[in-house]
Amino acid sequence: MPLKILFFSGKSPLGIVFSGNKQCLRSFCSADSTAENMHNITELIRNQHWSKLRTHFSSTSPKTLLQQLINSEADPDLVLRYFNWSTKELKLFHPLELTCRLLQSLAAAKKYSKMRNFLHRFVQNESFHSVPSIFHAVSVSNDSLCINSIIVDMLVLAYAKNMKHNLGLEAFKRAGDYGLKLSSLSCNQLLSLLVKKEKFEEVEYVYKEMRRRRIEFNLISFNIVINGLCKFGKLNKASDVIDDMKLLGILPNSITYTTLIDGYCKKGKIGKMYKADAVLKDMVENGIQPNERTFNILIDGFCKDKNLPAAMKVFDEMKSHGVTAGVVTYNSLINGLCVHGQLDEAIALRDEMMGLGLMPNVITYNALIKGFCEKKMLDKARELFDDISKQGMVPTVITYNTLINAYCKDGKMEDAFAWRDSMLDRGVLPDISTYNCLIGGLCSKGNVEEARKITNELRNKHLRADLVTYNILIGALCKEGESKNAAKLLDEMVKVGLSPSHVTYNTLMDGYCREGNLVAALNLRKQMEKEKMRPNIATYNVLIRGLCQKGKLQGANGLLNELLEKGLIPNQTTYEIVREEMMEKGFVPDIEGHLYNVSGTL
DNA sequence: CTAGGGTTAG
Repeated sequence: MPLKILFFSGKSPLGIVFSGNKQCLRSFCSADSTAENMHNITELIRNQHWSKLRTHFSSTSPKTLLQQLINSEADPDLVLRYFNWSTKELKLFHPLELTCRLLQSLAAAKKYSKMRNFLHRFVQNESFHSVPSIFHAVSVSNDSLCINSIIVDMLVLAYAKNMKHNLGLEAFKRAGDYGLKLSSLSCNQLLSLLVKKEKFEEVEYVYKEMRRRRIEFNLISFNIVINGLCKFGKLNKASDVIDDMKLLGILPNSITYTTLIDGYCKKGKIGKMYKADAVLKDMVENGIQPNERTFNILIDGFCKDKNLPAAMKVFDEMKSHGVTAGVVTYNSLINGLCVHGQLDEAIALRDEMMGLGLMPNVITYNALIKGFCEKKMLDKARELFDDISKQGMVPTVITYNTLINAYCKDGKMEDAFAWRDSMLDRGVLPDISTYNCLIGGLCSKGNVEEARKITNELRNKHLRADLVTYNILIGALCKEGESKNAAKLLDEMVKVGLSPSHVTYNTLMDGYCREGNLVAALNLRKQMEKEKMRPNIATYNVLIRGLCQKGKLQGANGLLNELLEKGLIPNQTTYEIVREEMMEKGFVPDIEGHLYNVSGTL
């Protein structure tokens, strides 16, 4: 009998070994006893007596135990605790259906933040589950639309927060198929992610679906969509949306206007800064106060538009609005001044900010160093470099790259390599840009051999040649009259998974032209178009010059017409070629006066 | 939900 008892108790659902006859029978026959055993188990879980719990697994598998816990409608917090422990310590993956039932019991108990955390980890660790299988499991394990909506809504949110836009979108679609309602919070997160990933058709789809499904479209939703339209360059449409939302009674806030201003600054065409400025006026008229971000965007926009006076004007306007300038504000201005070579003014601004108790950061110094480097004032650049450490800051890889680039451009390769060594000493790791600077420096000294040697050693430094590296080397080989070898590098880069850019093709094409190999150049153009890359104005410049130098002025003229037909805009180089190569040889370009009108100088 | 500053090829 005892043997039998043990046998049976061993097979009993909870695997609890009972000492006495009576209890044994109860364990079989009575639900009470099962409940009592379940109680014991949950107490073990509650007190996290995991090693004691483990002793039960000899008779009941951990997976079965989960099933039993869920069937017994135990406290969902404890089931969750057991679930987490068993996945972590036992490396278990529980069936989807049980996972769903756990979520459903958490939802019924309104344990929402625990659900969110759970799903967050679920999509991170178990993203191998397909969205359809998850939806299937959710729907078969419970038929409460309300509870399932909560789960699915949080699933969409979890996907969005984990940057899984495809899964998020799929879950969004399925939710519609299953008639489950999503919250605007989750939809907004998804929209935002789609904007970030530049999936504009999908943004539009979600937007339309949200309206169709009557999901509330709030201020934040509008701000996200406006941002998407801006990033996509649809600025007029973005403006229209602002009018639309007003009509719906949703008033734009500072974020809405700031977003549109940024759109104009970065994606606007002609007169973009004028329009950006107009949005600011509009904003103020509508009673919305611009903040530091708003002004920073405008100031940087004007700086990038090479309109420093306008940038300074906005700077003053900012103060008159009672908005204080921050480090970013000063950095934008300092950078703008440096790019335009106004170094004294840049330094004066740095002093001004320090006087206000605003400490410049590494980025401030990087901008200043670059400014002095471009004026070949390397000693002054080095002084600024030393200031960084004196201020208790650490130069970044970009600081070093800026200096290394300057020394390379100045032909001082020993110094450049010394900088590389000193960055290693200070624990700042060189990146591929560092080596691109050095490789470029060696190439312009005609030391292509050494450049290639360094390129081949990149692997040992855990770095990989990138697009720029190849462009440098291809250019260098072409200059040496070794276009054939340059072409080999083109093949090589494709083989290692890099996509050649316009620069790549144009450089090699130029190399062929200089060797008088027009056939190869024109073939390369075909190859380029086969890779669905449209020749740009630089491509045409290279080919036109190549044809001219071969005396094929008629052919060059044909290309000139072609580029105009394609809507490409001739640049300074184009005009120089026409003037020097064609007109000086007494050839009059047959291009219906277009080029004459635009250039004015011909 | 909005931004902001820095490096390499031509």
